[in-house]
Amino acid sequence: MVELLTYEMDQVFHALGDATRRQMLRELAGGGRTVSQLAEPFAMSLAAASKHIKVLENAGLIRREVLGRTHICHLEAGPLASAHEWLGAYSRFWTGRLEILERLLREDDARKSSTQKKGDET
Amino acid sequence: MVELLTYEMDQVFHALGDATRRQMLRELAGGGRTVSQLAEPFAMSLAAASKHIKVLENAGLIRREVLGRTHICHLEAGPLASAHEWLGAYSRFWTGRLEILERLLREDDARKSSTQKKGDET
DNA sequence: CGCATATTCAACCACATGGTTGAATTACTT
DNA sequence: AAGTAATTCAACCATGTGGTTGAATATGCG
Repeated sequence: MVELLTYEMDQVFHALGDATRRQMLRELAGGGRTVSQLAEPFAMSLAAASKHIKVLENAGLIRREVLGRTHICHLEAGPLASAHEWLGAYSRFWTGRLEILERLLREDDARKSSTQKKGDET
Repeated sequence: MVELLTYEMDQVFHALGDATRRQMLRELAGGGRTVSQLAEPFAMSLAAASKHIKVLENAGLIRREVLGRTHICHLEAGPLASAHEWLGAYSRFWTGRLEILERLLREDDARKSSTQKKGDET
């Protein structure tokens, strides 16, 4: 897996720090889309959407295929993999604690369920 | 695992979009640190570092424990787990393709190695 | 209590961001 | 060739960002 340079990681996380751009990536997970198709769901100008697409492209998250005047955008998952790997280095901090939390929540649910049953019987 | 709201995800990815803040998180993976300790490795004012720490705190990535005038910061991995999970949804896009890429690179390396050997022998 | 330490705050600065509008560019259709 | 479609560009705007400096605040020490 290609490891990203620091500024490339800046760009990837920055690109992901906007809901519009994350939604565009979700859309692209369903296959290639034109610029206009990507822009369509958003209440903003085409120029604004085009700017977002440029940010994603600069971060290496999408690649565009130009067919005449139509630009088809495709997801490029490599940088997502790098970001995922970077975050994965912290997995030991959430694996254990979340297991503990989930167990506590399950126990709490069981206790509540038992109490509610008693309540129902009253 | 707690799923973050959209704006919380904005904050998490935004916080990660800066090399200074990512480095601070790496430091915190080694245990609690004071504000001054976190600031020390950076060529910037304490106030600037303090701002970064505030961004991480607002994103829920760190928690601070105030002991008198000393603020001890601790890593909070929950939001990292959420971001990791968000990225994981795209894993099918990099798993297959990266395997193909790695295999091609390995074959390329083998070929080059063989060619170099012949060159050496000349 | 005075001094020192740890840290944040406020104001400032230069630049970046995310939106708009109208124009420009590239390409397709009739 | 004219009109249309797809998209980007440039200039603008309001706001945010990331840094600085000096002051303010909270707390500890001798």
